[in-house]
Amino acid sequence: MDAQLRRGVLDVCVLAAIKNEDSYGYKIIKDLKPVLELSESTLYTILKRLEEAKMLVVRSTEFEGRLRKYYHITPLGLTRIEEFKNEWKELMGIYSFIAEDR
Amino acid sequence: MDAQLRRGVLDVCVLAAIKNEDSYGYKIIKDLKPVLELSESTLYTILKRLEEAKMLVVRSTEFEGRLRKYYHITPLGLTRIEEFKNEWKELMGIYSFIAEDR
DNA sequence: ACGATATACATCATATCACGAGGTATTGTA
DNA sequence: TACAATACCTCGTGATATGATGTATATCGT
Repeated sequence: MDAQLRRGVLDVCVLAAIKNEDSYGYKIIKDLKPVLELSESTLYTILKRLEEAKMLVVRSTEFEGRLRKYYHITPLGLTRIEEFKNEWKELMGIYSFIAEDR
Repeated sequence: MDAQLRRGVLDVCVLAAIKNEDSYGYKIIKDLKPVLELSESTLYTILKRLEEAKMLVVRSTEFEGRLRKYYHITPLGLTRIEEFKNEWKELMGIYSFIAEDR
């Protein structure tokens, strides 16, 4: 997929991945794989940004000797998802313009 | 609309705006206004990039004493639009993932 | 007659961003 | 005992949209 188009959905995809259940980096990548492939460097960049934007909070735990950071969505994060749904409507209009035969 | 999301459609919108009829900068902005607002600096950056990518060709003319550069879409530009339609299908899958209640 | 607005182009600096390349460390498997 | 998988992280780079700014002419209202 086009790089620019990806960028438009990356953040929200990550939020959606932790929407119903707290999750951690490695798992998020696996869960998203069927929908959208993303590398670790990309994901951790996004997670950091979303944390700074207070759309999620982090909780560090230890699991079988390994560090695991669980990410939990905040109300602000949920709002972002709802916003995206509205933006999608706008996007549909744009798509019509592009795809219509004139 | 979210800045990132915009970026994903800007290029293709401009291509769509000249798809059926050659057009020039100022007119493209006006034509796109109901669908997507963009500034001159943004548009000219995009036009330059699309020209470098050989998705459009330019023809300079003089109209009522003013310079006018008409932009004409190439087969490559038309291909880009078709590509976008395919990417849109992929995007629909992503949207479902984001919007679905789980 | 004159100032404002519209038309029409262009460039530059800045901030944001995704991603590859690289790094650390442990556990499970062949 | 290698190697893959799990799990985290950082840095540099290239691409990008946009505001600010600049140039020049035509048209319109008062």
